Amino acid sequence: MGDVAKMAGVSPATVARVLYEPEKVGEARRAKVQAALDATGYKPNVVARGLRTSRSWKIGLIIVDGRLNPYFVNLSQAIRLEAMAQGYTVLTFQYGSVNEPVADSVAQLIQHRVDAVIFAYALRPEDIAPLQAANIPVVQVEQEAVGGTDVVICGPQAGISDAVAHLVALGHRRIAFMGGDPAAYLRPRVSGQTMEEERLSAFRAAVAQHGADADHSLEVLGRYFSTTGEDPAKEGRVMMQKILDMPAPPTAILASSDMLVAGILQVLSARGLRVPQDFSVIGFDDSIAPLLAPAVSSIGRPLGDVAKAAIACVMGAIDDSPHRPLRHVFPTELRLRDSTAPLAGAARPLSAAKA
Amino acid sequence: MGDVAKMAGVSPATVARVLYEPEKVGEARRAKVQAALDATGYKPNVVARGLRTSRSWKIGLIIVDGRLNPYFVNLSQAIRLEAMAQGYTVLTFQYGSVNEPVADSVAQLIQHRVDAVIFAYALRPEDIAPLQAANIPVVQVEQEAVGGTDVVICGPQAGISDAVAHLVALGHRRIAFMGGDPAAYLRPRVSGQTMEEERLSAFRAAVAQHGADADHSLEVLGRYFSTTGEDPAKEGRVMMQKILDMPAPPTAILASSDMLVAGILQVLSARGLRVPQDFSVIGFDDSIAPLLAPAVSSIGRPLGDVAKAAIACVMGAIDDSPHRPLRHVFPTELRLRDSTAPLAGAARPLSAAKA
DNA sequence: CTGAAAGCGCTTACAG
DNA sequence: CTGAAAGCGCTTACAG
Repeated sequence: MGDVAKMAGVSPATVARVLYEPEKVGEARRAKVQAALDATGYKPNVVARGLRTSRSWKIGLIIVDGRLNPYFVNLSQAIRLEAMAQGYTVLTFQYGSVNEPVADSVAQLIQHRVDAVIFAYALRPEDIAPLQAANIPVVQVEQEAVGGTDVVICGPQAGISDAVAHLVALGHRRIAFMGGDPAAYLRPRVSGQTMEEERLSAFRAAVAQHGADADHSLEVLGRYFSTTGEDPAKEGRVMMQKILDMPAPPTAILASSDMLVAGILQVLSARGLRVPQDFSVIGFDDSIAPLLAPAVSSIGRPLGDVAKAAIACVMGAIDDSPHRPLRHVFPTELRLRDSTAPLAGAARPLSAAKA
Repeated sequence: MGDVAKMAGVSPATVARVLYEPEKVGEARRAKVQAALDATGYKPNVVARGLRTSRSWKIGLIIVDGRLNPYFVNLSQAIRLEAMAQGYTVLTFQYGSVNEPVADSVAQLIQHRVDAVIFAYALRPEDIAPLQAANIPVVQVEQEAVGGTDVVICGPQAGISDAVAHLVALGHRRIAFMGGDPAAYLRPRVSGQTMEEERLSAFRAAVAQHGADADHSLEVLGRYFSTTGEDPAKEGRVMMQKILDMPAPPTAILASSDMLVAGILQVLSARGLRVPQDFSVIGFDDSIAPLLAPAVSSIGRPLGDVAKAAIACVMGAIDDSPHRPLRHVFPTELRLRDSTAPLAGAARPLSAAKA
């Protein structure tokens, strides 16, 4: 910056003004400075700038490790993209799915003086205490684990209802649900229902509404994905074995994550059951669904909107100090592919669905 | 820091010394300062520290978007983990697979005064010119697109040879190869062969060595994965259609990425061919292989070693200014799962393999 | 062993 | 409209 100032024959202050409030600089000097700027290709040191203005233009992101569930890669990219569009750089820290101590990451983010932290992770109240002490705003995405912060989540109801309706229209009545086990995810109850309760009750409501069999034995609960990464399809495989070994097995399934679907398809294929001819499958997250054979229908989220809302929360929280928590809830939607078909042997399934 | 100094009744300089060279501080004061440190929970502002020492402890990573190919998530995580273990924070920028202008990212990394930049991306010489001008070391991982920088790559030979040997031992003779098309990846020739040439010639050498059919019509070349993200299994599907429509189709295939395998399995399943009974498949990257049905054998890389080497290069380049380019080449390895089986109809395949 | 001082690169009231 | 000066939070020769 000194070089630029010298080259243009002005003070560093004037260079800074040309950079950030050019209208306050006289025409002649402005042109000179601009020329020097172009000639040197000078770019301000954002670190020094951040030190001076106490705005780092960095935000922290604490999120589930994308190797465990590629959905979180999609989410993280969406957030990163929107953050960059708004001029922010993102510092990402990744963790297994639950109960890991994120204190180290939080400490690092504070040391880096990030302007805000986004959690897409099952955090605990004590995890964000240091952030609150340092007056750094927190936004929760995807999960709502503590109260008092901005929240951006997606309601599973629309997607689940459409999925069940779709299966019923194809003639299916015995529809299994593979969901999250509240006992595996000890979530504090922040607002009404936990994510696991919300999805299960959305499923039950859809079953009732669309006329599928209301048989709770078809609900199998566990983890959404492996937390170790070795044998990542295992959770779904184990649960699917159990389901197919039932006395009266279902003809279709709605799983709470695409990772579970990976295991489901492995079991079906190993038992010689074809998808969708012999069994219909719908996933959740719309992550690896298009990569499976056949490509799997899945319930997706509007991640672009989610990311936009999250960054908007971040910027709002940075700007106005007295800030009451915002809450955005986006709908999920069913994205159809090739993993569902009319119930084998069902005569005229569409009319049956109306019966 | 001022607070801590005041609380301990010393100068800020002494606090800094307790933090970074405690042996130079007298016992009594050191204890006092330590007490104040603990009491306040003070953490130094790494931004200010970086400004003063001109060491940001940040490194940039420019890598292929993990949504396009989850392999790059694995690679990026491995690098991030090792970087963090060495005290570095990672700034990641992600791109489609080729020919995108990374200049923006490079400019941002320079503005953030990163200590080094790792490329896992097909960069072009002009992309790193600004970095070299700013005296920021560059390390290339996975790809070697320009000369003169440290390089950490994996040789495909071991994995490919083992894969072909494995298939031949199962009785397969007509083994297809789905590889990268040199025309799709216009790589400058930096050292000997491009990645595409290297893999293809490794395949041919293995075919010759282990006694499979040397039929070049079984080699189909294209892209490793979709660069748009929509219909991510399409590349493999299209190529696999072509392969199965050959007059004398193969009985097994080695694909150059797991993403291609996703499409391969979709085609096989759509045509009613079972894996591995009717067709054997081996992938490359060991990324989504364990998620497919059946779990697919794949050629993997020692990503932990790769990451360690990359960060070692980074640290070496930061420390000694006169630095001659290092070059690390790690071997690939075949990781067996459930996607290969003896050739159907082949009597005693193992002895046949020896014939 | 310790503190006062200078300075990393920038921004911004303040005075003119 | 412009420059000199102070200061963001830290580190480190320098002098004692």
